[in-house]
Amino acid sequence: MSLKFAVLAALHEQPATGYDLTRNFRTRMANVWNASHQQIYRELSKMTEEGLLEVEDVPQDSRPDRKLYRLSDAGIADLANWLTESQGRPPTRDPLLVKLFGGDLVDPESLMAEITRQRQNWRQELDRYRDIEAEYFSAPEQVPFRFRLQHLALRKGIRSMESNLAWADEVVAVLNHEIKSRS
Amino acid sequence: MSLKFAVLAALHEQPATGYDLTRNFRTRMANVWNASHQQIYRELSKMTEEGLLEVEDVPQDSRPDRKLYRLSDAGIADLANWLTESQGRPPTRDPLLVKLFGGDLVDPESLMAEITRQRQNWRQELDRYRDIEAEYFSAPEQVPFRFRLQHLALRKGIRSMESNLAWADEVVAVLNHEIKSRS
DNA sequence: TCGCGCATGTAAGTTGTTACATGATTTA
DNA sequence: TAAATCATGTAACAACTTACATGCGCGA
Repeated sequence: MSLKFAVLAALHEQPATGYDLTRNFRTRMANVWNASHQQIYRELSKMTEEGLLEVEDVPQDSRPDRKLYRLSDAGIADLANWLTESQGRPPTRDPLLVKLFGGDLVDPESLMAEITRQRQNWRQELDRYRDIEAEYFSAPEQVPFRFRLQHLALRKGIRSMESNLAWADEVVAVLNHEIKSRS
Repeated sequence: MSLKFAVLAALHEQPATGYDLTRNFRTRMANVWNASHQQIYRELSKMTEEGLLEVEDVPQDSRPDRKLYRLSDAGIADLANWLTESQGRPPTRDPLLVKLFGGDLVDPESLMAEITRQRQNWRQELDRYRDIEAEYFSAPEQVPFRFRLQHLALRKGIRSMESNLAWADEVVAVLNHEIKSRS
């Protein structure tokens, strides 16, 4: 239900094509909302039919035309209305933690390999977020309220990666302890 | 695809009914995997057909019989095999952060109400996790490896709630600043 | 020349949510 | 006596994933 609102919120920031949205969801909004291009194109068509979006065709040479989407008045109203409703927490589904629940079926070295891989991944993601922060939000006091809110969204991503990394260290310590005690 | 493995991992710990699994996913494993009872019953039937689980009928008076599920050898093999595959990160989809991206359409007081509500929610969840930790994992050195891994899963939940709460304070500060500057 | 970025989609299948359905027992 | 817990499911729908499909331009 809320891919719709993620799209509305993204287009509220500025008009964009399906391709732009796909890129944004994968990069700048990676810690906010995840969606594949297939999902996005489908949703854009549907929302346009429902009158929430307006499309502008931007012809290009030797490439498919860009379809630039922007919010209609109905779209803005729908988004504003949704913003007043209180949201539940998103469900948690973490395969890595599932692994821990069955982890005694494999050797600790195998778990170590996995946590190491994930840690690298989180590290990279954190670096990416920090780059975005440095580039767009380096002077938070001087920035309009709208961007401060976006900055806060990014801050959640940063904190969450930091938390993951600290946890990874805890896991590594336990695994090392176990590996030593077995040898 | 991995509800299947969440179920296998949960049943690997101990045999259980659909009802038990539903309760566990909602409480003790809340930070690991989320699933409704409808999904769980459907999956249990399917997995039994596929030969991954065995069912034992436990008759009861004046209540539907309990169906106690346990892993078959094929189920254990399937789980063990999955554990060696490296897992991707779960996708992020957070309506609260979407709200921040459209947040300039509503007044900051409304956002404040929402973040306050969420903060309470996180606070309760954190308390719950800490209770579980105190009850089951208070002497980590003396506990078998299997339980230490479960404890680590819980630790991730604890850290993540702590991180959310710290972030909430950051949000509240920004919103307060904005509310003052507007009045 | 091979892969990546740009730019759009369709189709099939899996997973997850919401609504409906039943009924006894325990607790406040 | 009303609500929560125990205990199981079915059906319809919505959301998400994976595979397939096309084709140009640019840089290594």
